[in-house]
Amino acid sequence: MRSKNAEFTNKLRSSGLRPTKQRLKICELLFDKENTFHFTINDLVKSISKELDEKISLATVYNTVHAFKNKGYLKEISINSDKSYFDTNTTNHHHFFDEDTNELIDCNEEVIETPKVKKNILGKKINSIEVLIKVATDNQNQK
Amino acid sequence: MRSKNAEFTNKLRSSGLRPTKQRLKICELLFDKENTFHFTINDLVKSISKELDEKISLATVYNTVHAFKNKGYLKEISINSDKSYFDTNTTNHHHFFDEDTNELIDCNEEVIETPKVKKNILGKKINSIEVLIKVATDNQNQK
DNA sequence: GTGTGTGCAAAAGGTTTGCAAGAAA
DNA sequence: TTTCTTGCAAACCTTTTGCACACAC
Repeated sequence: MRSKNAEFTNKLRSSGLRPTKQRLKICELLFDKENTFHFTINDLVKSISKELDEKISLATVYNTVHAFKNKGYLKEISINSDKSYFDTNTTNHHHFFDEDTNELIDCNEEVIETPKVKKNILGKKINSIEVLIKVATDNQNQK
Repeated sequence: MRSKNAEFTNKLRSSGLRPTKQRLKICELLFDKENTFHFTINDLVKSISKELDEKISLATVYNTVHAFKNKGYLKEISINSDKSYFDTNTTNHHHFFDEDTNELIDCNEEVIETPKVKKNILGKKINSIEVLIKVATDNQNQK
């Protein structure tokens, strides 16, 4: 096994999560990639059953993803959808959502700047500012 | 019945929707109000059973809300939530989402400006730009 | 040994669907 | 009469829950 494993073990331990076999496997699938990406629980379950010998129960997958989200290792993306989308890119950025394909596309600060909030709600702190740009085929130009 | 009814009838007819009793009732509940507001399907069902003598079936409520959304009479708000939120305010504006109470609060252009998109996805047109600001109690200041 | 984490199946909750009956055009 | 709409119940899908067993420390 590669040294990444020790890294993940530390990461988990340092945030108070026990480095179980299941959590380490999910770390590999999520964080040992060239690029960040978006996924749903269902996507993750499929890639688990494709890439691993033993399965991980659905409840554990949900548990783990929520734990990772709470620790800040994943971001949940606000889309109005029947299912939840997660993002392994936890830096400040926004999204295009292609309504034709249901595809989420990253949108960096050069394309859209995080807007400035001029007034906040009294006594509350801002946890996140998310911009979602919904796009679809331009029928005007199509024919 | 008030003259609003004729107005709603025209509105529906002009967009190719038959002005049925159910749709007119839902129009009244949604569009015959002093202020715009946010609601879930469940909220709407509750206000139907509270304010009307006869009930409207759940399937019809879903049908109608989706039809109204498709015709642009309602906006669906992108929140990652177990349920869908709709907005009778179809003008350009954004939202605060209070994570303590699950409450949605309108946020006008004076508080947050719609960000400018510098590059778009090729061949697609922008349907909407939504900003969602998630807030919660500021524990720092609490004690 | 203690306290967490996992797995399983059942349950929950929101939304969609199929189809027969009813209403609008 | 033709087409659209409604109502009902069942089905669907994602997510949550309860509890016994297993694992990490």
